[in-house]
Amino acid sequence: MATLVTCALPYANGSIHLGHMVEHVQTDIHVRFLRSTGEQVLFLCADDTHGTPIELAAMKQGVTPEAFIARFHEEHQKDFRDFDVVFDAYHSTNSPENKHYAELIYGRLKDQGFIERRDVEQAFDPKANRFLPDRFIRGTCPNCGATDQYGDGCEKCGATYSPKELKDPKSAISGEAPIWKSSPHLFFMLSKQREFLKALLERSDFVHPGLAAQLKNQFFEKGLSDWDISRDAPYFGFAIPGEKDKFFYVWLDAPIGYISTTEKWSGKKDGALEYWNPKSPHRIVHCIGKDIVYFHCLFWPAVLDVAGFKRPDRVHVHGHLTVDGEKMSKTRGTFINARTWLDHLDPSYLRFFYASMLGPGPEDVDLSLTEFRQRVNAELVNNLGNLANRSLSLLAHADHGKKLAAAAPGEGADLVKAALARVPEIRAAFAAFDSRTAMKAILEIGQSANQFLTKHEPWKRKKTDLEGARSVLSDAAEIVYLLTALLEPVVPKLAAKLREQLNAPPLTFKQLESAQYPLLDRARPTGDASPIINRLDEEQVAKIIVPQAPPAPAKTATAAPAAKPKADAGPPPEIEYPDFAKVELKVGKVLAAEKVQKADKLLKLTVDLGESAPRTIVSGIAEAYAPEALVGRNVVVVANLKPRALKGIESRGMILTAGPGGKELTLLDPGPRAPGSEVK
RNA sequence: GGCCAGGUAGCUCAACUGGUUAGAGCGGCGGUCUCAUAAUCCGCAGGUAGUCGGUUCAAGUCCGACCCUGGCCA
Repeated sequence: MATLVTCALPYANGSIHLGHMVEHVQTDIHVRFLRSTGEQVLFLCADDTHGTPIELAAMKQGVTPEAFIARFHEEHQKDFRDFDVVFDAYHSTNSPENKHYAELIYGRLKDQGFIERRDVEQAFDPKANRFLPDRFIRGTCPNCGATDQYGDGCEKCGATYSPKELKDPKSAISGEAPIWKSSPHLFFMLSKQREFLKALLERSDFVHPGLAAQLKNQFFEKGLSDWDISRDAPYFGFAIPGEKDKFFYVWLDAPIGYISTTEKWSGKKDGALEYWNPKSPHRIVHCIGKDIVYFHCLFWPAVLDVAGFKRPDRVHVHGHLTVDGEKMSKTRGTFINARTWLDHLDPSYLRFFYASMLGPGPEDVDLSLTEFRQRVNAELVNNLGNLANRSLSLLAHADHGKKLAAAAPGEGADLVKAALARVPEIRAAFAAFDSRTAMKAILEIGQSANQFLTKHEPWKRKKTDLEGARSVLSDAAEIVYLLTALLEPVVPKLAAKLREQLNAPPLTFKQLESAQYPLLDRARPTGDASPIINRLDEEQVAKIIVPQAPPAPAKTATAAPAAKPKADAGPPPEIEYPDFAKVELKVGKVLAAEKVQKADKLLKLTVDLGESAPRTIVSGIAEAYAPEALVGRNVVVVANLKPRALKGIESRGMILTAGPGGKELTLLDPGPRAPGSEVK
């Protein structure tokens, strides 16, 4: 029996970013772990290539959709590979295999009486001569009046509505007002699969129980709606057999990519069926983000079941990534590309950090850059990396000459046995996608070995008892060897380096099932020792934050004049979090205040910012505040503003106020916080 | 609005089916070693458990209400 594991298929209209990497790293860790236990695993992924967004993006660039997606096909694979995410096959949904299975599955759905034809009225762009998906209609929110909102919901007030309700609708493609037009569509009768899905969601091993409950409440209570699987031309996708100008909706053929990639991997006609036939003995596990749960837990299994294919055994769902607490958003561009990371930092850092953060559930993970750096340094480099380096470099030293001591009972043997006793819990954690718990146990093993070394001081002991010192170091090396097996799923490159320094063969979870002390062949000499990975400093980590240029403002063909009158200027462009983070805001306490000579508006303030000496700040608030009213009160100060002279007085900072100016000003009040407190 | 998940030390998380003074890692502070990537090791500080009410001999753990956060609503 084998396990077929998939990651969600990245959409071929953009680069891989750290959000994708959460899933791919977590899944790769799981796959490597399974392999280490001796399981047969097939790890597959592909590019998701169809649909309107890609078609339009290609059109905009003046290239064919095929050429457009081809660029990302290479790039995606390289990004994953460079993060040590290794697939058995990486294919594309725009492939002959996918076309074959999409047509086969559709044909079976039709034969089984699960396809129904219904007229659908949709927005139609008369200028572009095409139907418009909801997201390509912009207009005014009927609920709150916000302008330039999507056709399906308002980003301002959160209301959801149908595009017909949108006021003053415009096509995002041509800018033209859409008309309403009816067209026949094909529906998959999901409602007929109600009992099948209900039974599936009641299985505790199919999907996270909280998500199953959510699906049941949301979709079953209201009644399952049938699913529109066709789109009208023009559309980048597969033409529906027997229909004119109709194409499969991208979400029908995207998951079929799992099957066609299996076929591609097998290298033979119908090779996928060994895995996907309903009686297949193999396990199918999909790893996905929580945003696409219902596709994978409702439509997909329902379609597979009707079409006579095996449904997935398990859908593992992870949360989304935030960076420093901020949500990643493609449209806002607040994401870090995988390649940006690779340009500046070793992928092992990210793999380690994700592994130590990720649990089995669908909760979000936050990549706090400070926490990231501190934990990587403390846990990966100081605890584990340095354990290896301190013990192996001593062994490599001339005194010991890379020779290990013969194994003997004692504290060192007990240390190794205690560590081996923890393997089952680590194994269980990895098996449950709970790498966080696994990492915790692994770090405790590392710590126990560091304690052991500190206690027995082999660097001192060698002066009086060389063999005793060698024995201590050899047992520490046992732990390092054990760590190569335990860490291999998470940081395979580092595990390989350690094995090389130990001059030892690969060690797997499978071998650990029956392993006994000693693990190392004590007759074999060790190799040369060197640090496996370096500590990170702040500057290094800061490099992955690349503030992006604001998105091009031109949204439609109606090009705006280059120099807009100022009155017409909209709100300032959105900024990246790092831009905001550059502003150092602090609580300041006003110690003294006086009017500046020959200036109506200026006050000279002496402000305590919790630094060694108070600062002088000149502020234009004299019309609103009398100097004596300010002494003793707390204000919010921009602390890292470049010093500037006002009326000959150097002002080092700026006091924040609200209001238009003059007498209409209010000082921001940070409340009773200590001077120097951070304001965020 | 409906539903789902979660709210425990500065941060990330534990604590079996309710039962001793709520634990750990990171960070902070202090000390120690000096083999090692100024790493290790030892110690200290820090929590009115979102709020209120209820059940119980006993609640972080059960019940109810409310508040907040995140998510989903094809």
